[in-house]
Amino acid sequence: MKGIAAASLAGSARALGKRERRKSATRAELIRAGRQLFSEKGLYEARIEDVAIEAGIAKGTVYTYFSDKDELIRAVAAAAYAELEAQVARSVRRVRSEPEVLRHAVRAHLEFFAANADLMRILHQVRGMLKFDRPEWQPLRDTMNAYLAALARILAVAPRLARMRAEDQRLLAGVLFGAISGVTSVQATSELHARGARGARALVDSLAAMALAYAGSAAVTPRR
Amino acid sequence: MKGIAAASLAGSARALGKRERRKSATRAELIRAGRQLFSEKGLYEARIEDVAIEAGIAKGTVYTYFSDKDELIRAVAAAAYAELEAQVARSVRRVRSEPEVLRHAVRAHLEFFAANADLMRILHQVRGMLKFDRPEWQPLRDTMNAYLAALARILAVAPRLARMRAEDQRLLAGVLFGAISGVTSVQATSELHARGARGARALVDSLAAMALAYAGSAAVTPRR
Amino acid sequence: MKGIAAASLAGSARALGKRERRKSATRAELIRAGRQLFSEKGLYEARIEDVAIEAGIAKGTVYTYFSDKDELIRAVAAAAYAELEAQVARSVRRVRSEPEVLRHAVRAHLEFFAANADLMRILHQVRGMLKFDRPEWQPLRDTMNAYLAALARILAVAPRLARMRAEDQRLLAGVLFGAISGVTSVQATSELHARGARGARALVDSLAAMALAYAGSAAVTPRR
Amino acid sequence: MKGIAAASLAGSARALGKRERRKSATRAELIRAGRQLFSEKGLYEARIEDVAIEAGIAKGTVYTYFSDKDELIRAVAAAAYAELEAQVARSVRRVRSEPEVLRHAVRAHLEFFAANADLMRILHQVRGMLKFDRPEWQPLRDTMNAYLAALARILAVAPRLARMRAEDQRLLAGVLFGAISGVTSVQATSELHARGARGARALVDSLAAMALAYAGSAAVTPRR
DNA sequence: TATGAATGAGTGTTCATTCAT
DNA sequence: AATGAATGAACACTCATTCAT
Repeated sequence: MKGIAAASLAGSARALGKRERRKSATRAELIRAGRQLFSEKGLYEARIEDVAIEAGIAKGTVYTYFSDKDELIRAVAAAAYAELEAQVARSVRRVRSEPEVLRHAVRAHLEFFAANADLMRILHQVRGMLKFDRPEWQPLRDTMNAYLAALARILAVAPRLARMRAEDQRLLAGVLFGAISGVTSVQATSELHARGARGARALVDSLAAMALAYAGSAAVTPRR
Repeated sequence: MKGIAAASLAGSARALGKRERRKSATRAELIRAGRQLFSEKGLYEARIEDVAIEAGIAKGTVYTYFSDKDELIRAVAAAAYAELEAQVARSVRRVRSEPEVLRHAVRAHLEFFAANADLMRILHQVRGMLKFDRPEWQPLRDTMNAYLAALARILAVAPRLARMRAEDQRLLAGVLFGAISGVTSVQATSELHARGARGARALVDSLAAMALAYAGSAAVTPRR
Repeated sequence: MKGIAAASLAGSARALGKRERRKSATRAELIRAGRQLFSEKGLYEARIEDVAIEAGIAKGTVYTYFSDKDELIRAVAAAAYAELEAQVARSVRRVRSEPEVLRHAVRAHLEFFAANADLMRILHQVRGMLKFDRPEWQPLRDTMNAYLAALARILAVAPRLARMRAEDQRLLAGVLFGAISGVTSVQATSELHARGARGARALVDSLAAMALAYAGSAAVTPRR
Repeated sequence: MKGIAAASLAGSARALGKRERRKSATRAELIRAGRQLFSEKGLYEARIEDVAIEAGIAKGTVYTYFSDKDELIRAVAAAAYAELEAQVARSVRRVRSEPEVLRHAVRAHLEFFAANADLMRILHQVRGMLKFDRPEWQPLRDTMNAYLAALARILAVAPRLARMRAEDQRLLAGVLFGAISGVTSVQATSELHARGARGARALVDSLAAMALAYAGSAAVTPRR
């Protein structure tokens, strides 16, 4: 009886809440399904209908949540960047020295791409599309630039990096992110895999060395 | 008599040669047009008919030279790798010390991608497709792996690198090529550009440092 | 309450039913349009788009109902055989003696092809394709064999025919159907037409005589 | 020396003769190749280029001998009818009685189609095309009608058949040819095959019975 | 809001035929 | 006469998106 009364009382409010929860659940489900299919088949080869089926809804319903396929791609990519950003941010929580920050950031990226090969594939393709100056991709370019800016802020926990010019910070973030993405992409494409813990560490070390070297030379710039 | 016979022979040979020369010229023209349109519009968006028009031939003629669109893409990518390989090989002709070899190789890649942004875009997209194990792309995967093997051989002019295990050499080549491709790709995608000679040198230095560090740790492996 | 519930149920059921009814109406319309165009232009020359236009729908919609052109052809042919079978079955409803059954079956076939020259043309072409062992045509071969089996069963209302071996029954059906199809086809192709009722009757008589003779010799076989 | 002198003397005449012989040899070779490919792949599916290759010449050369694909088809069909006519004519050389003439004609057709299944397939398809009143097929329709007329003349060695009206003779020829073609076609299409000599004889007997019956009823017509 | 049937622009590919050599 | 590269009309099929229910 209590349950029923409560249900009646909460009535419309809860119903709305439920509806909204369901709506956002469907949206999340679509992003998950998009992530799966985009990474399995490729951005172009993946069919909206297959994404809908995977998400358990009808084809037409996709357009209630996303205005078109591009917007779904953008949402998937934005989610990927958000996840990556969170993981990288977490990774530098306890370090402050420049070499340690760069090292942790590098390792976080590598671990993220290793654990989320699907997102690596998607972000690679997305970067490919961004190179064509089609205006409909500007939002995605913004997303990527926002990620680089966020990465720059994350790296700025190291005092010396914080003192770099903002542009140089973003440049460093771009170099770090680009190099890691590229190395990961080539290793995924060719049959080359660094073996075991030793190989992984070698990669982390050398990429961190690169970042450190780049930061070093950039850090000199402001002196001008 | 001999002279006449020879002339006749040469005649038909020359006639054949002419036809064949024109054929190979058309093929080259198609690869050029493909390169242009694939880089301008993207691998998918570029239409075969536009490539044909750009090459100054009829749509159907494309299929005299390439069995399908994929084969044209493959030819364009193979040509790109061949060009890159030649340029990198040239760049290390006069150096032998490990740091110099790596530095020259890095700079050659960066210069190549700066001068051939179109090929950079194409190779990026191609790498994107290669991550999906569609059998029709195996030849391209082979092309890329052949490039990495060739790069490994080029780097092996440095005695210490020559002594590395073959697999480590290829791993190093992959890391070098991947990092440079990734950095270049991110810089082309975002609006970030290292400014001027100083920025370029900073990039060369840090990527070379990375390669050196990676070679250093890999070189230790065989000792085991 | 029950009434209301029932009404609601029936409501949605009817709604569904409406959609499904329209779907099956469109399917029927496509088969009709296919029949018309395939018979007017030929199986190959008929364009899917024209079939769609004739059916009053868009080209793409055809593929909602049939996975490809072949499947539409199959559906048209299957419908033709079904119609023919029904007409032949009807024709022997009141007869049992072997000569009468064969005679009625022959006449039913001839009348069917006279009244449905379009289907005669289509079935002729289909038989032409079936001679090439392309696997995609196996379903149609099955359809034709099923028709011959059905015809054999129809003829088996005559007790003596019912006593024939199953294989001989089908053989008889094949001979009867083949001869009639062939005669009809040649008459449609050449400008030869048997004139009037007398000519028609002569044809029925002689084809029935053939079937009777064939059944007679086949009926002897089991004695062996 | 003699050889040379002879060659010189015969010179142009023999050269022309040779050339003409070669020309007609190539034409024959093309018809043979066309017959093979048309029967293997079908009239539509067979490619002119494949026919050329099979005939050992270049694609373009086909058009020196035939103005288009249709003309080659016509030539193949005409050759088939000529061969069939010769065989049927031969088969009735020693018989004169109506039943014997019909019986031999029937058997000759059946044997021809059994021995030349390829031509059976081709003639079936050709008949299919003839049903569409495309003017470019009129020559082929003429070819078929000419065959029926020839068959009528062949059958007219039987005095009673010779006394029939010309039109009825052709009608009989059409019925005989049509029924045999149809039966053969259905047996080739389905998996039905009359077994052995007994089956073959049953078929000959019943088709001959049909022809006899048809001739009988037609023969009465002139009395009018 | 959800559905899925309908839409139709878009494109890779084929192949009979032409024609310069 | 022979060749085979070039042509371009033709067409089946796809799939993102719309919209009536």
